[in-house]
Amino acid sequence: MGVTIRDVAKLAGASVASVSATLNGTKSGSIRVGDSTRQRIQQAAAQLGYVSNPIAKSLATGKTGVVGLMLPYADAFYGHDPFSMAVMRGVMRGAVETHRNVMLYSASEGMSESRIAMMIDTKVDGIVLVMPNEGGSVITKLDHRKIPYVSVLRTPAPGAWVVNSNDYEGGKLAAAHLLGLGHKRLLHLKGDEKVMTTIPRCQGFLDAVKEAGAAAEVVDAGFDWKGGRAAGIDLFKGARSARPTAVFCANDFSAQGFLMACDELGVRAPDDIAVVGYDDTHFAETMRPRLTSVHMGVEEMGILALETLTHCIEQPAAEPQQHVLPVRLTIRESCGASAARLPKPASPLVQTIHRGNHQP
Amino acid sequence: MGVTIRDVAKLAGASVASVSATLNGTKSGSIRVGDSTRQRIQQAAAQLGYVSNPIAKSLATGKTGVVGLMLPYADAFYGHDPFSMAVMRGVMRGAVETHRNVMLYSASEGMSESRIAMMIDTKVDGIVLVMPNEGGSVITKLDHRKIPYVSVLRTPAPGAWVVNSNDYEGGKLAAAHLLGLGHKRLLHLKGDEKVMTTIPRCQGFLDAVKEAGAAAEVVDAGFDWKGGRAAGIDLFKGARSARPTAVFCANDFSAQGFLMACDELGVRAPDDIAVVGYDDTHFAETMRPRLTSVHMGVEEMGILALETLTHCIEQPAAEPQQHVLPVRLTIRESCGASAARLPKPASPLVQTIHRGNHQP
DNA sequence: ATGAAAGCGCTAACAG
DNA sequence: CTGTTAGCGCTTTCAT
Repeated sequence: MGVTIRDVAKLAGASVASVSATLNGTKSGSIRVGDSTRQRIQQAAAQLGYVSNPIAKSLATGKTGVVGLMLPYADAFYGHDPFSMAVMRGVMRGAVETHRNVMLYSASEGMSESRIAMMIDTKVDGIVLVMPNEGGSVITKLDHRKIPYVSVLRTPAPGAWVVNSNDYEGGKLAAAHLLGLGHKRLLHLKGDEKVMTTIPRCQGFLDAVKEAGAAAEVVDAGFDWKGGRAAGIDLFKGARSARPTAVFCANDFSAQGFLMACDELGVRAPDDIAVVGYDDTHFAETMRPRLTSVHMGVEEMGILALETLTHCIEQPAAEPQQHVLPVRLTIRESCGASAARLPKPASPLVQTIHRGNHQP
Repeated sequence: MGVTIRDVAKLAGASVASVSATLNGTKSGSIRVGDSTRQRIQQAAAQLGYVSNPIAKSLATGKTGVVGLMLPYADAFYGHDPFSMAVMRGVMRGAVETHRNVMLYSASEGMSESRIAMMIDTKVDGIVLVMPNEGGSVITKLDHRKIPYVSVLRTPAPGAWVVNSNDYEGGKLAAAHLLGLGHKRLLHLKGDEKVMTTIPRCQGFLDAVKEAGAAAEVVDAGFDWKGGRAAGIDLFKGARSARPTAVFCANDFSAQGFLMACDELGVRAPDDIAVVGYDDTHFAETMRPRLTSVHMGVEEMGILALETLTHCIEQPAAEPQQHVLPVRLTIRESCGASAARLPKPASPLVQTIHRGNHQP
């Protein structure tokens, strides 16, 4: 079907080795090609429309030039997890720059051993793993198969390559901001404990609040807007003596849900309650009020994960790198911090818009 | 490094052919393996921890079992395009079910020929192409290389396999809904014309409005919330005699931006203006008011694209399939259609929340 | 039913 | 500098 290296060699009157060397640059080979032969080879290749077969190359070299990206199935491919997507963007950006391709894997909790084996196989040089809440069996398999991998957002284990975000600091940052604004009673809408980031974030928050001598409350609300909304409704509907005046949400979705509840119940943020989210997703900017959120540079984590993986592939024996990226706070309107107050239109510019006749 | 089929054969006292047949099920081969040998082989394989090398298999068979998914770089990996992501989810779901892996490609407008060639090569059995606004050179390459592919959301060309959504009908549907609600002056926030869905959507909208004898206005606002917001501000800030009472937005982002503008300017939706979005993304539900949006089942398109690709791979000579999926309208609150009115809390349940002391 | 052997297309020594 | 050759690990006739 296809035209092979041999066809080119024949047409050019050269050897396959020379063709291989010219067309698919082998740097360190002992083969060097003269100008004239190179010319003939390139011409022959062009004439024949030769394209190298990467599979054959992989078989011969043992390298594929593709990296795997394993994402949690439920979140990334069934839900709308912005975190996984952001990591993916980072990995893709890195891959494009380094001329590699990426193979998308999806892992689910109940995946059979054979399914895992099927995916994991030798088709990739290494894998970026995004499994904040599961993946134990995948990791076992990877270790066993000696496939290089780096985990994103996973508790570091001895000998493992990881890139993490400083979750503890993130929780602390959120609390500090709120405390600095004068709040004395804080609430944390905590995420799912199965996700490894949940506990350090909560702990950082709690520690900061405690240090400041303020009061903290924690409720489990998960990671989606429904949980945040439910928590908000719970909070405001009952009669309470001392209600929190500020809330730190597990992520931006949760914050959005909480904000929805506020809106529905006539509670105004930031005037009545301050809220900070986590992840600083792009839609934090479109919320009303615009959401203050802990930023951890997820795409950068993806890029770094790919770089780290490269090291891990090239020097498997090297000391495993364990990165933990700093977090910062993106201040917008939802806490009422003055730096974030935007110039708002002085008053509605339009009083009434007449609407057409409506049918039932 | 790895244990090969030969090692297993030796240990089991069988031939490599038998091992190949037992371990990697070749249906139609002329090889059949007896029970006793099969037993020995399986035991030997288990004992040695044999894992098949898919690269070698691919070399021998010419098939890889992986499909490519090409997404527009700028939108999918640099921006936050929910459309690409939804297609990806669909493709992944299909791939998981059919036990295939997917290779992620990204295409950009200015990509060099050699970069394209590099990606496109024989590493995949076929490709799902998502390039609503570019990709001409990629397609040329694909055709030339005779790599099977199906395009999502692309104008059908003779001989091409495509899965599309009925954009014309989508525009019509939006208009019909608005007209049915009694609106007489409609506005369309049109997307970028480079995207192939833009024109049919606009045309369907215009045709429906014309048929109804109503008035339509069209402004270019692109696909992001900033464009929608700008258009909204433009619309409401000037003094105008006859302002549209309903607006059909190019997508949900645009609608969100428009809604933001309304909110900022004191224009209330749906009371003062009705708005419908396009794509029915998951966050349509979290907007205030909840957004009525044209739904085109993007994930289903992804799934269908993969199925179609399978056919295209297996029967390259067959008549190319050209699917166009129906659209429907998801009615929520943003147009004030009565069916969508949700029970709202009768009145704010909380009057005032006291906030802590704030520092400057 | 099973074994032997010929590739799949490319790389990488190893000789010249 | 360049040609020859032996694999990479698996599939697949073709005999037996």
